[in-house]
Amino acid sequence: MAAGPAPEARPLMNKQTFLDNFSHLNYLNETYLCYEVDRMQDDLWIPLDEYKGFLRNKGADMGLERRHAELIFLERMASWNLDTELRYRVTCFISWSPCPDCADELVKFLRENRHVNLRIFAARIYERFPGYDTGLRALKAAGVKVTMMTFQEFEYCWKNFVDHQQDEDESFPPWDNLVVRSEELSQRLAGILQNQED
DNA sequence: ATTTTCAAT
Repeated sequence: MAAGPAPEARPLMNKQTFLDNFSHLNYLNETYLCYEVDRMQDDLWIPLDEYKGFLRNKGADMGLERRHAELIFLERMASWNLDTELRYRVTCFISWSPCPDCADELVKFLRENRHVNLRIFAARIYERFPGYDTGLRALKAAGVKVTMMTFQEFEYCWKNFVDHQQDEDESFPPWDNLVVRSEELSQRLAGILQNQED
């Protein structure tokens, strides 16, 4: 009776992958980025489930070309060809905040795509490279709402991007001091974003 | 103990 192929299930992230990558207690040399898109309609944001998913950076293994998660995401976004007559809000939940180079690329994309608004929730601040702070400020100046993930966002991602269908208890299992660490990082970020030079 | 960072600043 069932006609046609079953709808393709959206891929979900492995539980441990999420906990390993987004935790404040565990710093991996890789980055995961979860994303979703809303379209403005009658002053409301309507979720577009077809543009919901996650990805990870490429290249550390197998000798592939290295590529930060944001660059992969930018390519994916470009491939959607979002209608320039409409307004979109793109939300990213990313395990590391963007490096300065990725921040530049994001700013460039947003300049060329005025119909797209971007929000970035980062689990941790990536301060490996000098200029990480000016990169974050450039994002803010370009209209990106950059904030740290709080319990609410971790839980949201757990519910929306992580595969825990088999579990009896599907609630998000927070790690020790999640709320405190998130609050500390939020204050650090606030200081970075306030601190305009010149 | 809150050393860790999309590895190789």
